[in-house]
Amino acid sequence: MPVTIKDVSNDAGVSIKTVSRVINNEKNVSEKTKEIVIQSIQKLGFKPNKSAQSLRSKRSHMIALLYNNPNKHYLADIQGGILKLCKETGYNLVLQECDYTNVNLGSEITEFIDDFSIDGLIVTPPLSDMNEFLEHLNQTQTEYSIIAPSNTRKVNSYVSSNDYEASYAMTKKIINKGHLNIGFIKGHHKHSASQLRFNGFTDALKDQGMSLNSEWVKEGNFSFDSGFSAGLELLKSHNKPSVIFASNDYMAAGVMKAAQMNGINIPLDLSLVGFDDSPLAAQLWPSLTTIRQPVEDMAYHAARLLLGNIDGLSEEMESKEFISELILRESLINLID
Amino acid sequence: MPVTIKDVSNDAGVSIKTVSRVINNEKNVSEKTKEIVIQSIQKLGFKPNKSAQSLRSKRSHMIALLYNNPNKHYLADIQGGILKLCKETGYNLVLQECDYTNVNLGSEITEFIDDFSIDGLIVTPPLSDMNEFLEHLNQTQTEYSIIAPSNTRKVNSYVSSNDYEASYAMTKKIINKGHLNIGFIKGHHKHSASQLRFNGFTDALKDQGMSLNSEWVKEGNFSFDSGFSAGLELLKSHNKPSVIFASNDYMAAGVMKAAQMNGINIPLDLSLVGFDDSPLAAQLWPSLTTIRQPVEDMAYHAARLLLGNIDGLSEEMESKEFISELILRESLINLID
DNA sequence: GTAATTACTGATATCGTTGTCAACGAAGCT
DNA sequence: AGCTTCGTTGACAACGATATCAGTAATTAC
Repeated sequence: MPVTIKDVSNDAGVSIKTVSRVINNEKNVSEKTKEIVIQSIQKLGFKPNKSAQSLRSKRSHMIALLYNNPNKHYLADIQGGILKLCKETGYNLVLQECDYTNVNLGSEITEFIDDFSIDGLIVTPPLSDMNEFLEHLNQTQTEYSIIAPSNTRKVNSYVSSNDYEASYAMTKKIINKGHLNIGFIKGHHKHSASQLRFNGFTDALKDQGMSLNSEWVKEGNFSFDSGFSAGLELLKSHNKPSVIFASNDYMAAGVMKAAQMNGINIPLDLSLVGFDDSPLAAQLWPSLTTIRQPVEDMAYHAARLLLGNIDGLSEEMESKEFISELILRESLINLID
Repeated sequence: MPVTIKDVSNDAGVSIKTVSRVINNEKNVSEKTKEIVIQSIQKLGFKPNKSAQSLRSKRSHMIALLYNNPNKHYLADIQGGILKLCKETGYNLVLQECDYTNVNLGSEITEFIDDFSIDGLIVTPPLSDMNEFLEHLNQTQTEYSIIAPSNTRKVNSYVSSNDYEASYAMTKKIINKGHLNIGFIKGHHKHSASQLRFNGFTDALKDQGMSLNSEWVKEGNFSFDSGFSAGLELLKSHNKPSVIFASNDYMAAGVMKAAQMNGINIPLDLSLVGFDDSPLAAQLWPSLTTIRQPVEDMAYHAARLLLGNIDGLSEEMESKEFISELILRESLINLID
């Protein structure tokens, strides 16, 4: 019933191979015949059958998102960015949740790719920092691009954010507001962002001539609960910080709850700073000072990088670092008049 | 390079058609040859090529999720439930964001299905209530299952939740705690759940001999901001309700912020009730009394229904209504000793 | 014991593309 | 003019499965 390449070739009076050439933008087709074929394609409303293309050419026009991240907003933004490009290009996105502790991850993904002829992968944190996994992808000649890897040297296509610089800048901002006693909650140690954000913090302290009080540094895992626990610990001591800088907004929200339960007023008794500008940050009261990353844009760019690799587009895409933005809200107050 | 059905047929000493029969669990294969073929399949590690299967049989082993819903947690849960079944069955999920105001939605989806040989659709609110769209799916013989439609009569395969009963029960609970002045914030009017939740509320009021104060009923759209606005309106009047029942947690969170900004203590001055048990509900302080729906289970079941239809499984799956659970937390207090 | 039915099996066509390779005419080179 | 090169084109095989249909053996019917 549906119109095939053969119908087009009959209508245009050329061979099916010539039609195929036109479809795939191959060279060595005269402008004249190309024009005729395009006319026929439009007239008949021909659309190539993807299964047949995939069978013959081993390309499916599908890319997969690999993730193992409980942060649903983050994932939704990532998906949104990729889907935007998919809409533009006719590709499709399939989801693949992975377990980063799985020792067979590499071979399972390879199998998945073979089964569905997946054209390429977009790899998100924390998978983006698993070197042996990335190495496996290289060896199996898998196309991929990476979002926010810590080590960008080995990787061809990636997008990253300036976590270090943003954290540094925010820390400086905090100090400039007169805060001397600063607590910090680190993120999940498997995420490269955790280290970058912490390093930005400590380096800014050092550069401002302040020393790190290790009692005021706790390690969370980016979850609300871990922030809540860390908050309780930080706030139970007599010697409390005047501000807590959490490595993401969920943990900051956890601290806020811990403070409120203990009658500690935010921001009068304790200032609070998060990271990511999750929707939550604006919804809390007081609203959260935080750092915004253009996650959706990053994902869009990562997808472009990937499709660029796959299609070997003339316009070479480049890996890119995206700039974060400090969002100043109510939860951070000025201690200086 | 990869092993094909032909390799298996050679190894097993049977025709490729017989191998195909075994793969597809067709009848009329003797136990003995079936055994031999299975041996060979396992020995060679054969896995059927999906593109070839798809080309010949018009089935892709891919299902699509249709959505147009800004609630990312909800979507993530839906995805999680579907992906769970996909893992079990070897199907794959592709995402398709739709615009429910798009007049060409039907034909665009049909085209999408044809292009990628999508085997079936899972339709989520608010698309699940667009009758003309569902009618289009019926006419084009598209397999689909629906999550939470309002009108279950016309639809073969659906999962629903008992929004009405849950809302009724929660309202009764609120009244039993001594609240006489109850405000309500409705959800997006395009979602069937909005009406069901409101009807449960009003019917419970009526059955308890209380009358509805229409000044205390506002309409939101399920977003935090709409809840915030509605909250400001409800709280500015002299005659304030003692409790506000919002049709979802985001709107309840909006009310909470509006209250806190106006120095209204929750729950002492104002009780608050949400709906959905979003992660947010437990993270707020005070934590939110709400209603939990097994969204992930519902999505899992919807996917099973769909695959049941597609594969014509012997075990007929049935549409099902899922039961919600009242979650009582700090934001709702007892006014009676 | 023969005919009719049933259970099983396989040769081959088929799905709708892309890949290979040969053929052809026009142009360039000596 | 003769030989190579190049751009253009098409006939046909190939991808790896499923579908059709005919054939054989085993079972049942009479």
